[in-house]
This record gives sequence, C-alpha cells and structure tokens, in this order.
Amino acid sequence: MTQRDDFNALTTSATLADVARAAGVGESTASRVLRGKGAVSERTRAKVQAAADKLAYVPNRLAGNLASTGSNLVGIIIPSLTNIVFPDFLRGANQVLEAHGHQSVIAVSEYEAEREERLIASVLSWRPAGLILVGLDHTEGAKALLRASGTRLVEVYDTDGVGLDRLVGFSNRQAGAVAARHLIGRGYRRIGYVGHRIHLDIRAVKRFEGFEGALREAGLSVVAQEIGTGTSSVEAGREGLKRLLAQGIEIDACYFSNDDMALGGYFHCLSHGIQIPNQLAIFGHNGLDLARFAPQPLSSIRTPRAAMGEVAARMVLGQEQAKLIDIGFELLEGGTT
Amino acid sequence: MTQRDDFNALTTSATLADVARAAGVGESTASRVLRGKGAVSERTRAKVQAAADKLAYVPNRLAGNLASTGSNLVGIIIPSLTNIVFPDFLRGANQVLEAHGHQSVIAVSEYEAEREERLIASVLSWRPAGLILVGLDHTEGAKALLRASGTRLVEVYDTDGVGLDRLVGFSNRQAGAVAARHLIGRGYRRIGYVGHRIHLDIRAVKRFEGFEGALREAGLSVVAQEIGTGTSSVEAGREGLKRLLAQGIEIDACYFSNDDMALGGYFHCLSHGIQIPNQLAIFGHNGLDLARFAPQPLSSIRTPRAAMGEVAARMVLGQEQAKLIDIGFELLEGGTT
DNA sequence: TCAGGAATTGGCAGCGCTGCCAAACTCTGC
DNA sequence: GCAGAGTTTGGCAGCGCTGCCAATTCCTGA
Repeated sequence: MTQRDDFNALTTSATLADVARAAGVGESTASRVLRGKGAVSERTRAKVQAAADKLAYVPNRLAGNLASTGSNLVGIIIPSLTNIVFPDFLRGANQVLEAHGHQSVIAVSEYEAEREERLIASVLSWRPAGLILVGLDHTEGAKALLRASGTRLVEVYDTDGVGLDRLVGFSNRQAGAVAARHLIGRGYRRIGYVGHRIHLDIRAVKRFEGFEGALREAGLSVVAQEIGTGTSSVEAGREGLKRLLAQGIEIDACYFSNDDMALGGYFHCLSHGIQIPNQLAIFGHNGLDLARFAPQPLSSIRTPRAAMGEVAARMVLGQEQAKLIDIGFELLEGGTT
Repeated sequence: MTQRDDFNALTTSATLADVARAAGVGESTASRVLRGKGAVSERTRAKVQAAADKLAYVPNRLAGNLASTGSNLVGIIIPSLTNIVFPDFLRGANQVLEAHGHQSVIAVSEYEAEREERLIASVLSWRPAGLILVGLDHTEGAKALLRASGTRLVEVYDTDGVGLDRLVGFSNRQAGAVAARHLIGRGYRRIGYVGHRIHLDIRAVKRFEGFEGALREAGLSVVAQEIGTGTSSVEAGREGLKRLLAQGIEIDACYFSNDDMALGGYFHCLSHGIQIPNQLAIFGHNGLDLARFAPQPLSSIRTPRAAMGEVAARMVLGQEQAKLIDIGFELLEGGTT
C-alpha cells in the first residue's frame, strides 16, 4: 500500500477567459452559457460547453460572488457536535440548502458566546446569503455585527424570548412543564433531577425552569438534584443518577436534562436491578431514535430537529413568510414512566 | 412574544477604502493594519483600528482571497450526518482547522458517488486551501476534477486501497478480522451477521470481508446473515437480529455492521430475555461512548474518529510529513462477548 | 549638517467574474 | 430591397482586496 506522488502537480485552473478563447466567443457569452442565464444560440452554447468540459473548467465563485455581490453560502453556527441533536438539525438544513444550490459553512461555538461572536465575524466575512444561529443569547458585539451586516438571520431551537430577525424553534420552558405534568399525571411525587454543565446550556436551564414551575403549580418541588460539571453524555447521566441516589433522598421519578443523560440513568437502573418504572421513573428530552428502541422506550419529549433545520433553511432563503415559527414538540409516553 | 421588524434595515457594509479614508491613511496601510502584517507605526495602527471599529468593518474575504489567490476554506465531504461517527470526525477536524484560522465548508454525499462528485465541484469553486473526503472510492469525474484543481486532498477512514494524495485512516478489513478472531478466541463457533444497506457503505463491506476471511482461516464461516435495506440504526439492528433469529439457524454470536446496529441487537436480547453473552454474544464496531456505559459494555472496535479528524486537518494544512498514516483502532473487550 | 539606510506609507494594477450597454446580427412584413 | 423589431453577441468597468514598487519620512553616525 503505497501512496502515489504525482498528485498535485503544478496546475493552474482554467478561467472563464480561457474557456471563451477556446470556444472562440466573448467572455460574457461564455459566462451566460455556463450560468445558464441569458439568451444564447444553441450552437454557441454547445461550443462553450465543449470547451469548458475539455478544460475541466471550475468557476471561481470568489470572483463570481464578488462581482455580483452576494454569495450562495449560508453560515450555520451550532454549539456542539458531540450531541447528535445538532447534526440532526444540520441534516435538515443542509438538505434544503443543497437543493437550492446553497452551501453551508459550519462552525462550532462550544457553547461559548465569545467564540460565537468571533465565528460570526469570520462567517460574515464571506458575505453569506444568510446565517443560522442556535438560541437567542449572543454577545452585544455579535448583535452589532449582525445588525450592521444586514444578513438575513435565523435563530433556532428556542422561542422563550425575542429573536433578532427570524426565529424557529420551540419553547424549552413549555417542554419542561409538559415533562413535569406528565410525571405528576402518572402519580409521581418525589421527583429528582440530573443535569449537565448547566450554566452553559441555556436551553437546558429553561427546561428545568419550566419543569420546576409546573411542579410548583402542583404544590411540588424537585426534592433532589445532581448537576454534572461536564457536557451531557450517557456516562454523565449514569454517574449523575448514581450520585443522586447516594444522597439518600427518596425519589420515585427522575427528570434528566436530555436523552443522553437519561439513557445513562436507565443503564444505571438496569445494572443495579432498579425496576423501571415501578421503583424509579425516568424522563429525558429530545426523543432520540436510539432511546426509542430500548427494551422500555424512554419517555421523553421528541423535538423535531431535522424539520426545524428545514424550516430554518427555508427562512434563511426567504421562502417563509412568517418571522416566527413555533415548531412544537411531542410528548413521548414511553415505558420508563 | 413578538418579533422585531427593524432588523435588516438597508445596510451597506464598510469597505477597506472607507476605513482608510476615515483613518486618513492609504488603502494599503489600512490593509496592513487589519491583517497585522507588514510594518506599521503604532500611531497609524491605532488610528486605523479605531476607524475600523467605529465602522464595524468586516473584511470581505471574497475580495481578499480573490486578490491573494487561495482561501482559508477547507472543504469536508462526509457520507452522512445521521450516524454520530462523522460528526465526531468533524469535531476533531474542525478544532484543528479553527485553531489555524481556517473555516470548514461541509457537504454531505449521502453515500452517493455522483452526488459526491457534484459536491466536490461545488466546493472546489471556492478555491479551498484543501479538501477532505471520506473513503477511497470516487467517480472518475471526481478524480479528474481533483487532479486538475491541484488542491491538497486528504482521504480518511480507509486504508484498504491506494489514495489519491494524502491518506489517514485504518484498515476496515483488519478491523473485521480482529473482531472475528476475538469471537473465535472466546470460543464462539456459530456466528451470524447483521448488516445495513451494505452496497453503499463500502467500508462496512470491507469489514465484513475481513471478518469472513478470518473466520475462513479458522475453518469457520458466517452461518446466517441478515442485511437490512436502509441505513444503519438501532431500530434496524434490533429488527435485523430479530429476523436473523427467526431464520431458525442456531448461532452463539452475532457480528453487527456497527455499534448502532449492535445496540439494537443488544436491546432485542434484553427485551426477550436472551442472556448475553451466554446465549448470544454481540460484537459491534466504532466503540461509541454510549454503548460503553450499557449494563454490559458493548464489545466493539474503537475507532479514533476525532483523532483522525485532527490528523486529517493537520495533513490538509501541510503540517504532516507523512502521506499515509494508519491511525489504527482498538479492540474493546466488553461484556457482551 | 548631511548622506545613507531603514522604516513607513501610498498608488495602482490586477485577481476572475458579472452586469450593463452598445454593436452586430437575424428575421419579419410590406 | 428595406425599415423595424427582435435576438445574440462582445467590450469593458467595476466588485474589494492584496502585492508590488516607488515615494516619503525618520533615523543613524560622521
């Protein structure tokens, strides 16, 4: 198994002028043919196309977009790639964008607002057709940049607040409340919570707030909680529930900051012979596919991530009238509650 | 909750010339300050910086890169976003690229070679600094494009074959063989296989080939198999194992095309009271975190996806001498075999 | 004080493409 | 055969920036 060495031989790629010369036409004619716009006779069209093929011409969009002011790039800045939910979102967005000839520039903020601001500046320097951000919380500097740029902006994942331009998502607060009411409705009264590095994941905080609020309305409260210091993961959920139970406070149900965490809790119970849901009920958030096919499907809130990506993409392309779309969520009454 | 309307007011963003004028210096001086290269006196530096800040200047990289020929974009084309392994890879790559001031343009081929070719052309039109592709199998047209472009190319995930330029990955064939030898070593003899839409996932095919080869060396063979028609998922794995067992052929171990599938199989066994590993052993591929924290950690092959992303990024930036790096994999002797 | 060299600075020609406009065709119908 | 209207074509000025080179200013030390 050896690698070849003749790749990357000096190559200067052909320009539009090269194609035009080879086809014996003017630059603008060649341009018209290759972009498929403007009237061109069939005969010249064929000539130009042949020349382009022969030269393996790849248009230079740097030049094209500079000349026509405005690119077909769409920037997408997500908080993380470790949790499948953002790739799910990307998939939906990307599908629509690609179908409309747009390309995504993706950046990852790691849940840090300052980093997000830097990334926004970086992405804006490509003069994108639009920008998609997750959540409503951005630095003042970021907001100023966005406003000054005039780029179409779509914020996603969170409708608990006011967005800057367009917005598609769901209410995390309500999702938390729905989770709480579900548990209450099933008769659970001593409810615990296991969360992850919560100070950074603002939406998880909002869910918890909504959860607590609904408990309070029912005269209840979270009787024990355990907040991890790292990102969410199956491991963190498993550890979290273990520590929560070690507190010695009796609970009959546990709400987790998301499905990864909840699955960890579920695994902990399986390992330790804790009966689900009789001894302990488990509730997550996101409705991950993988948790739906556990022996007992995880009770959770299904968030339409890919659909949200599609809507966000359509919004960013200016194909949606509404400035605000609440895409909702769905209660999954699984077998763990 | 209402959306504001004053966003996207007509804004023409400031140009370098605007900044230069506002600072009372020449364009090239302003350019030097803002790029931080070239000697500039502290006094003018401050003036220019102040002007840029005041105007909320965001450089236009379309123009910048056009002028300097060559962008700081790196194209990454992956087969899919539904399986966490590619986001894992992206995360590693993205981290290194961002640290070096590069931006990733990401596209998804859905395992279709023709689509990959289109995406390559599309990405090349941005004159990226480099390109990362998954696997070694590309259309002739794609290869021609890549060769003609002279862009630095890194192929990843597969060393069972010869790459076009740079290459980092591991041998899927060997991974399959290691899995087989592990099962054989543990005494399993009647081995089944559950796979997914295998004609598209060439690397899964290679793993299976390696697996079968190692069985053959031991005088064994796969006694029953079930290949799904869709993409890999927990559900497909669960269904697959169910159908496999329904065939009525007795097996004592099952190899799955990856961990998602294997986890599905694991869940099936839990649901149906099949003792693992006594009645049935389960082996996956990828070493997903979430499967490591199941009651019985899934036996699997851990692939260093994020590390591979980092190496690929370094290669694409020209920071690696080697043209070929086998990054290996690790046998995870879990509790399911 | 002044030559000589270093440190700064500005001007301007492109990078490859698109958009506009005028020029050159082609076709009508009379 | 020709005006008039349509269809096709080519020329060229930018888009906003960088890279080069020349011009200017600022220091040296003698």
